[in-house]
Amino acid sequence: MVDWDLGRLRVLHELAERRTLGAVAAALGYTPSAISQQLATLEREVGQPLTEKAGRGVRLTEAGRILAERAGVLLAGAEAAAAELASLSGEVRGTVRAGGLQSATRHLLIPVLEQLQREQDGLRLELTDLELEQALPELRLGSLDLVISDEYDGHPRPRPAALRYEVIHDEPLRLVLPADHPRAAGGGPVPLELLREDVWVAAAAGTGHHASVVATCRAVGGFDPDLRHRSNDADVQVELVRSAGAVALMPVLALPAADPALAVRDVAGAAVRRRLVLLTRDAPPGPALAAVLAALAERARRLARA
Amino acid sequence: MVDWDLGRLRVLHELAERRTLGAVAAALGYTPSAISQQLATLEREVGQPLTEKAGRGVRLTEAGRILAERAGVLLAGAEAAAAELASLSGEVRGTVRAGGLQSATRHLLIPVLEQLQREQDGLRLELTDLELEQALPELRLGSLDLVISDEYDGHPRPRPAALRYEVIHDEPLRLVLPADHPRAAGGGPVPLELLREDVWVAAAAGTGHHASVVATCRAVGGFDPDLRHRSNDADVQVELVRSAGAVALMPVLALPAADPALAVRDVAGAAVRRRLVLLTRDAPPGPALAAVLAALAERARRLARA
DNA sequence: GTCAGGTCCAGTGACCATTCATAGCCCTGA
DNA sequence: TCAGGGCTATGAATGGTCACTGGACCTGAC
Repeated sequence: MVDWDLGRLRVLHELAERRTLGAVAAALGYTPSAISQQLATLEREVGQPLTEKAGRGVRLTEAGRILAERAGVLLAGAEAAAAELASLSGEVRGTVRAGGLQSATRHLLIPVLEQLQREQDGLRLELTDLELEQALPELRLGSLDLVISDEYDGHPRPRPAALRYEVIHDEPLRLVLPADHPRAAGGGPVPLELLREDVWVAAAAGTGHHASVVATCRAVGGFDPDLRHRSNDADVQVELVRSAGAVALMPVLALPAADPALAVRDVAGAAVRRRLVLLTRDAPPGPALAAVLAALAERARRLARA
Repeated sequence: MVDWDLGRLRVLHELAERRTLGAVAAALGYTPSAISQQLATLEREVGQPLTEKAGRGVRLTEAGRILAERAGVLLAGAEAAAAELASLSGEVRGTVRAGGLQSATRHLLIPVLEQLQREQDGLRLELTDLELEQALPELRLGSLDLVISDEYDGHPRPRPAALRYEVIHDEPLRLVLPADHPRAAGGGPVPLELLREDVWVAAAAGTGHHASVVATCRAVGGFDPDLRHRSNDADVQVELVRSAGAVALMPVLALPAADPALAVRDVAGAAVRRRLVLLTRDAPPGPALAAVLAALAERARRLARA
């Protein structure tokens, strides 16, 4: 008959994921001191230590890990109950927090945001730019409700458990060249091997884009690209093409607006593709999230037709 | 991300079972005012009404019923987590609340209480005499941890869902007569039909005991007993036999200590039996409850041997 | 009318987060 | 090797908030 405080359980649950009190405090909007005291009260209630010192931080004890896991189940149950009640009322209202990479945000989330602001008054959509590595824990912990990520041919993302995973868009990568590049003439597909001497730009090492560019040049063009510049920002990549004479392979959604200084061409031969992937918690969505997901799906269909 | 207050959810859950705010207040140890306010806050959090007026009381709305059910799941989860943590520590400590009918309390619960008080220091066992009808909701809602009930041949108790149900003792009913009763002579089994003219005493109409006595007299003795006195208290029944010359059919555990004014005889022919039934919530017990159940089982085995 | 059940309101006490200060641990640089 | 600064967690004091109590009040049933 212990009516545990779900807030305190959430603290423990977040601590299991975020490792330090400070991170938990930041995530929940408290000071570290408050977190420390909440944990202390929880330990008093439980009657056994949940954390132990580990260097300058803390580590969960066995009991702590078990309770944190249980807490996750309880919190998910509470969320499910909230969703059920919300869909009972049917009203589309509340806040939905979305995270995603740049091009997805621009072409999917922002149009959806605009549309919903017009159509649904009680709905509030919050956007955050995040790397997938940061976004996944937030999604699992509930501080994000949906995440859009990407996935390149040959470099599948790990599929984390307890998350729903749906491909919502699939598009080719195209070549971006300076308009005065010798291979830009004509306008037809460009054989990749003709770009073996060029300077390339791609995303940072370790990303799907980077790996995909290298793999494509090797497989289709038969060479290792001189991948001299690395930026995860599409605008920076474009600027390097425009001003530094580099070449790039970019997904359609990341392409710049028509620009006389740039030429965009298909790759001759095998097309490389990337997919946009929608991640949500694997639980029935409330009406607010459902509305966002529906709008998102609609938007993705229109992108595919375009 | 609504961290609902489990206390408030418990209020709702209890209300679903107990129907009136006053009853909930009494059960949880608050004033009705507090309950009313907790519900009001909960409704504000949920954003839709959970109760509606019905006469001078309240009734749960659809949303209220749904949330109450969800609350039940959450509360059970919290209890399971507590049990898991407790068994992790392995310490047998805490409070176990038991309810049961008189004879079971006297011969099973009280000896167990004595034993555990000697053997287990941190354990506290609380006993309550309750009719089964009152005890079952308490058990389901968690204000009791175990209940011992009885069951007579031919009158099975309804088996409520979500409760574990185990027969822990099985015993015959025996005849109790005044020592100077003509049929008490000898000491062997007494044919029931010889008692057709006697005045009988049994438990109140509607109980298993009452029905069982009537059914036995009809089936074995071929008569409708003159069931003049009704008391659920075994001592009162015995006193009526001793002082008013009535006769009774009593389960062994309810029999009085040896008394020269009384004769105890077997019934000739088919033996009528009653069973003691142990009811617990259908969830893994913590170490404290486990210890009580073990002691109870041991005690029941010793009763059976005796 | 009277009673039972529920709600509203003001007052009070407990609890909880913040701030500020302290203590331990790790890394760095002399 | 040691001193120091940064990082992390904890403790004490304070102030605000929240929730329960007690009482007045309302409504519906008998």
